[in-house]
Amino acid sequence: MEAPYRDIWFVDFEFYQAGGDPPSPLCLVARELHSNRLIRVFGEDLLKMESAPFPTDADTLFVAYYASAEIGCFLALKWPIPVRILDLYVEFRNHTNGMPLPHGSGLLGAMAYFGLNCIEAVEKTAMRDLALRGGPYTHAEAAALLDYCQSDVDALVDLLGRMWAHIDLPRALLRGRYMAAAARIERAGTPIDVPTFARLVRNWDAVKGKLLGRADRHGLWEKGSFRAARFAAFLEEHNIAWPVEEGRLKLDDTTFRMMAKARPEIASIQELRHTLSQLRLNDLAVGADGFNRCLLSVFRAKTSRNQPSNSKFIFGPSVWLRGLIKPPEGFAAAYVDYSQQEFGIAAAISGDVVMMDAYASGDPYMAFAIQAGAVPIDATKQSHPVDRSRFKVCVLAVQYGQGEDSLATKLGESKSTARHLLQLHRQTYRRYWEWNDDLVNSALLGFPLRTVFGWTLHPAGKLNARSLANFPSQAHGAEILRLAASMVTEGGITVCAPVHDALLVMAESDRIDEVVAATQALMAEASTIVLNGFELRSDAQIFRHPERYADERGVEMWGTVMDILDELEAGHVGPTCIAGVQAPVSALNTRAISS
DNA sequence: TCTATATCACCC
DNA sequence: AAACGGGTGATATAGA
Repeated sequence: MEAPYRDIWFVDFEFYQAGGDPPSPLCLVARELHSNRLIRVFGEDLLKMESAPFPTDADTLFVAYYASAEIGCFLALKWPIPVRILDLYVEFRNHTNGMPLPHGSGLLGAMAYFGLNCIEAVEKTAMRDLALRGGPYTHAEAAALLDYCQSDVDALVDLLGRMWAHIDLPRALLRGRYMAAAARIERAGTPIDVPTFARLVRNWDAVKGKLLGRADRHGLWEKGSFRAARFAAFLEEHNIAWPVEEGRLKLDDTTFRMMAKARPEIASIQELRHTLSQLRLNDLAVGADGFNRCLLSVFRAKTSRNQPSNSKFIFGPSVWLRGLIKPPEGFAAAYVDYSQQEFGIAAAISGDVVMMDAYASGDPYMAFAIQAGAVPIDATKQSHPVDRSRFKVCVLAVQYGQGEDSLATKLGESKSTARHLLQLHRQTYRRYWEWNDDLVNSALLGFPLRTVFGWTLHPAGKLNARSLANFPSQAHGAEILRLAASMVTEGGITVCAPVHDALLVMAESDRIDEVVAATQALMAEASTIVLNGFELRSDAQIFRHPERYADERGVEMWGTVMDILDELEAGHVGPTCIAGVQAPVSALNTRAISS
């Protein structure tokens, strides 16, 4: 293979990691392609090294599978990070994205896909268990771990041989660059108000019980769960005809809302169901230092978005729980998110200048209403709030390919009104629709969809036109945030978490304003690089210790829960506990994972 | 009693 | 046939 690199190093670490904590490297194996040179380092010898035992400069290609893990070990060891990173996990995801993969997208799955030999899954599991058990290790165990680590490195060499011809190196290196950013972010983590988190975990079931005690007037809940059978009896008793699907009561929020209109007693049940559904806090991964850390699962989604575990990641559960985000003393944090990101992206990549004008106006929704001729040219959010809201709902509907029926339901207006709004979108943004229709048709014919930086969807299986239509916006959104995260972390700014169209950054309180300004400037620059000069705006919400993050959608729920906590604790001297109810203490325990 | 599947709710 | 994109996860129910 021809590559403009003096050295090509294949690298793998085994490491120990307790839930919420950064990784602790156990051993390292590295092999160089041309010379076949092999390096094996175990335990203490690794910790003594001040830098990697191989070059990591711009003339060296660093190859790994899921490189954020390896870079995480570099960060733990305080080694300079490799300059050129090629991640075969990411390239395999890109090569097969959209296709069914019977063996998954792990290293073994990739080997199987290319018909290459490697170790068995059972052996990999055994070795993984050995790594997550943690030290100390016997000589035999250490040798086994090193041999296993080496088998992954050797597999990697074979894999690159097969994949090389498919790899678009400059763009692959851009993706690799993000793997380093992801490693920095995974290491930084999000600061959590640990005392409040502990109170919440300790009193979880008691809070739930209190809410139920207040509001479950008809005894529809049992052991904290809504019981459909009891609800059926309740309906029978009260002579209420309820929508049924396949012999079962429809219990979704929409049905409850609809039924609540006619039956006021249903409204209170619906409200309680809604409140309780937001009470989830099980496995949030909080490290010993009070920071929430978890695998970001980069490039996991078809659109290349990150897809971290919703239960481990503080941004996964309901927004009210973000009240747990609190910078430590002397620090401040900021949630910086792109404004109407998908609308701006759609405008830019379709080349629809009318749509671009709407974005540039600062209020795309109002601009749409004006451009469609539905309101006077000088209409504003203040003068025409109702129109703006309708056009906003229409824009969001278009982004997901919503039809007139669903849009009508969402707006609470007639089908013809919804149809008219969607027509106005088609008429106003002709270029966008022409471009999007062409693209969907070509994908339906089996041609791949590709972002400007090469993230690809290979249409396979049952195709969904709405999914294909949405792909470019979402995938370019992911490209933009990846580039922004790379630039911001490389600039030395602490990024706690990426959230699809947003970054949470942290800094000393007296530096936060300049850090936010720098972050916003880099995010704007990242958007212009991906969108060929078109710039996306961003908003920033800053909060300084002892303030906590407060998403307006969750403020009420946060207040309710905190009041109940105070109430519960006022009545008890010892630990709060309800007989027979197990508190989810697992949330405070540590668990181990490994490469 | 355990597991697979469907449903539902949450996030951007 | 369905008609709201990309996801994760909790829970209820059905089936072995």
